[in-house]
This record gives sequence, structure tokens and C-alpha cells, in this order.
Amino acid sequence: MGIPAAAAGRPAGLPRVTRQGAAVRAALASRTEFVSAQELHAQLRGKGVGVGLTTVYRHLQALVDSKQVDVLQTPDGQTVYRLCAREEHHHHLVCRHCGRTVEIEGREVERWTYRIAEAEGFVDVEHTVEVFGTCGECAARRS
Amino acid sequence: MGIPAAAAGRPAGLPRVTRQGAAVRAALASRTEFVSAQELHAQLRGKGVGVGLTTVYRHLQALVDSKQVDVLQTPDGQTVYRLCAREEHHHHLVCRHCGRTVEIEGREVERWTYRIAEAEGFVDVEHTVEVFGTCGECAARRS
DNA sequence: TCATTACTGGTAATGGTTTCCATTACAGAA
DNA sequence: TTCTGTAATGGAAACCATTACCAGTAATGA
Ligand SMILES: [Mn+2]
Ligand SMILES: [Mn+2]
Ligand SMILES: [Zn+2]
Ligand SMILES: [Zn+2]
Repeated sequence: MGIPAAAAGRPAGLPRVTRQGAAVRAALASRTEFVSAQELHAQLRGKGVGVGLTTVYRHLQALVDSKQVDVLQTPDGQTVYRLCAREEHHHHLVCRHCGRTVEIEGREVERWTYRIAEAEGFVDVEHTVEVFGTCGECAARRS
Repeated sequence: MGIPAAAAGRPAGLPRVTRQGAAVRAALASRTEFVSAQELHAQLRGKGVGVGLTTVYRHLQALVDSKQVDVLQTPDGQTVYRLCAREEHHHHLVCRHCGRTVEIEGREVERWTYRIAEAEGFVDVEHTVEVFGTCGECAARRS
């Protein structure tokens, strides 16, 4: 009675495994930079994988909610996603030309935000820290 | 010949002084938190000040371009504006409930972003650093 | 006062994201 | 394997904040 031992697949009865879900995740995994839902959708369609745009949005949101994917808004306001290597909290250094992305970590910044917030009496704090610039290659290419 | 001594008003021949421009700036000055263009427009209309939504957007953008106003996107993606006290580069600690905003400065963070970017070969770097949380009052109110 | 032209603002167009909802197809039960 | 309940799908329509148009208005300098 009770919980089947081989409950490995997916805990309890959560998201079903579908062709589309796998496709979205795979598409994201194939890209190393941040990409938009529309870009991913176009990429999938281009390779003949039938997936609705709505579904792409849904899976991306689910991945974000489960902390498996990072999101950020580019300076020009579009939402982009990325399947990051490290699971722990981190930030990004992004080339505004080619999109090349480097995951960065900063103990000092973490301590700083916490200290500042506490000093002002704020609790339940979260922060966004993103760095944009021109990577070496792009800088050379346009010199 | 030459430049009139009393060129105080507005340097050279740049933006004209209009009722609407003053209204938008005044409306922003009356608010201490970050507000959206739509909110400002509604506030102005509510007080009987006739200003078109398009014009509100235009003036906000102009104020942003001339560094007189700060912009940021809330976690839920809406663009909000604020007339800050200090002109120098700084960041914000914002209450996600009441919008109360504290201007913060962080030499360490500035140095950190610069150092990281340089180490990775990035140039022409800019960064976004915003801290969101629940302020003391709001924390008490919902305890 | 007059002419020049930047500014204004209503309306239409954009464009990314979400909502609807009828259809499809996982996955556990029989 | 087949049956079934229901989560997932996806095309179309709705949303909605922001922008583009452009004819009318008004600030400015002569
Ligand atoms: Mn951090
Ligand atoms: Mn800074
Ligand atoms: Zn680059
Ligand atoms: Zn508050």
C-alpha cells in the first residue's frame, strides 16, 4: 500500500511528459545565450518541430517558476530566457551585440544588498543585477 | 553680437516651455515613488489638467534622455518613472507593496561590476541594480 | 502682431504576451 | 491492451502598454 517505490519519473502527479515540453527544453539547451519565446518558437518551427507559440510561452514560464530557467528583460524591454549551467543564485554579464553570456557570482553584492535593505528596515528582499556591455570579439569587429 | 547674457531660461534653442511639460514634471514631483505614464496621466486628468497620454509619454522620455528622471521596470514588467533627488548615478530600494523608494549608492557594487566586466574582456559596460522588498510599515501592516 | 515650426493629442497601428476553449493525447486504472 | 479522466495543446481573439501618424494649436523670436 502507499507510495510506489519506482516514483522516480516525476514526483506525485505533476507535469505530464509531452513531446512539446521536451522540444522547448531541448531548444533552450541548444542555445547558450538568452533568447525570446518568439525566437525559440521560430527555431522549432524552422526545424519542422510543430509547437504552438502559446505552448512555448507556457513551458518557459513553468521552467522559470521551477527555477530551472533564468529570465531577464533586455534594456529595450523584451523578455528573454536562458537555461543556466549553475542552479545556485547568480547574475549575468551579457554582450548587447552578440548576446554572449557569462554567469557571474558576487558575494560582495549579495552582502551589500542585504545590508542596505536591513538598514532601511526592509524584509523579504530580492534583487536584480544584470551587467550589459560589448564583448571582446564584438569590440574588435567594430573597431 | 553673440550670446545674450540672460540665456538662463533654456540653453540655445531646445525644448519649448509648455503648460503640458510643466504639468508632467509637477505631477512627477508630487510623487515620491515610481509611477507609470498611465498613472501620471490619470492623476493629471483627475485634477482637471488636460494633457494627452501621448504627451505624457513624450515628456517622460525627454526627461529620461536628459537624465532628469530615472526609469525602471518592475518585476511584473511595467515601466515606471521617478524624479530622483540626487543627480549622480545611484540605485533604488523599492517596497513592492506601497512603492516607497529609497535611493541607494554602492561604491563596492560599482567597482565590482567594473572589475568583473574587465576580467571577461567586456567594454562599454552599463548595469542595472534594483532591490525590491517589503518596507517596515508594510511588513507590520500585514503581520 | 506675424510667421515659423515645435508641440499637442486623438486615433490608429504595433507587437509581445495572455486568455479562450474546443481538440488532442498522456498516464493511471481496469 | 483498452478505457477514461483530465492535463496539455494551439489557433484565434483579446489585452494592453507603447508608438506612429498627422492635422490642428500655440510658444518663440523677429
Ligand atoms: Mn545576487
Ligand atoms: Mn551602479
Ligand atoms: Zn559580443
Ligand atoms: Zn511599503
